Amino acid sequence: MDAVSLAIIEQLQEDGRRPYAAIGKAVGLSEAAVRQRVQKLLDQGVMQIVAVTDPLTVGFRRQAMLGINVEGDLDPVAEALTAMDEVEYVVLTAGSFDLLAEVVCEDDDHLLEVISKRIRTLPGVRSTESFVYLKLKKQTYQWGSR
Amino acid sequence: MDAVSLAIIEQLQEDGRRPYAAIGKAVGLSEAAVRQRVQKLLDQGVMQIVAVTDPLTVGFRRQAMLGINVEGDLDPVAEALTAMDEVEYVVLTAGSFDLLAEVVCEDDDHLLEVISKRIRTLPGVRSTESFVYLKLKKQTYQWGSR
DNA sequence: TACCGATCTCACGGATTCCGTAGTTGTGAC
DNA sequence: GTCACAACTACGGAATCCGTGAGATCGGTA
Repeated sequence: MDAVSLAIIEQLQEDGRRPYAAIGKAVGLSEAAVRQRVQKLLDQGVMQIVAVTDPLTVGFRRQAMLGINVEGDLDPVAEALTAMDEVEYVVLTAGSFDLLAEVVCEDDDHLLEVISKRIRTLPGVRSTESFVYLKLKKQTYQWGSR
Repeated sequence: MDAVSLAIIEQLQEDGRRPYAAIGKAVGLSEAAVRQRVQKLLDQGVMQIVAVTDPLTVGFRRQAMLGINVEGDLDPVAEALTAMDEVEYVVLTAGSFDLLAEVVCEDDDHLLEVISKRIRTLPGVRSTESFVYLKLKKQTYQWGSR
């Protein structure tokens, strides 16, 4: 992860479909070199190039962030969450929650089922707190813009 | 937002650089039609095609989720957060926080400055609680995979 | 010193993709 | 009916993608 790869990522944060030649011109590399680096970044899992939406605007009615407290080892709980399709985002944190998980659901019934039937019953989960999304105001990935 | 556009988004959630022709074959549309739809989805802000990373793996040392409570109107605070480069994600929520904000910082000093000097001093902010990220376990955008 | 592996440049050529445009179809309003 | 508009198809030229091979450079290492 040197400065050049950083610069390539910044270019792709602005436009994930930008041509390799254009990126090369911007970062001072040949088209072939950019191509190699991008492929490696993707293969290594350092970066992914994907479409991102606001689920609430494309038919999903309910979305929430869950703060979760666990007794004992965090990892089994984190793994179980990671395996769920409805869970988009899992992060271990320091603070009054042990981990945060973002869930995307079709409707209230679905959300209720995921939280109370599938997450709160996981072994090790001591308690959860839900923050139901009302409106997404910002969603960016351009830390490169500074 | 019909089923076809949904299907197009799903394709691009798997691979943001997938060719229009391949998408067209998958969703039953011509290449040009897919191109038009994708362009419209981008123009309307429904979808963005971008590179996504884990900031902690590309040089940013500190990342945190902030739970914020506000007195009075939420919008001015949400707007102020949205305007900050360090804030990647802002969402209005129901629950014990009025809004959640994700911040990405270079190091501890930077994080401290953003939280205590720039966010907690915003007019209307009553209190904040920080959840410093220890490890990102999952980051997906493929609600289409179900 | 000599060698190795990694990375870059440059070049190439064929397949594929992109993109503008012209023509067609379908639908709702009046 | 017909007019307007949105969405689709078809098509051709330009640009891009992608594998490939040769040669240069630069550590690190025996």
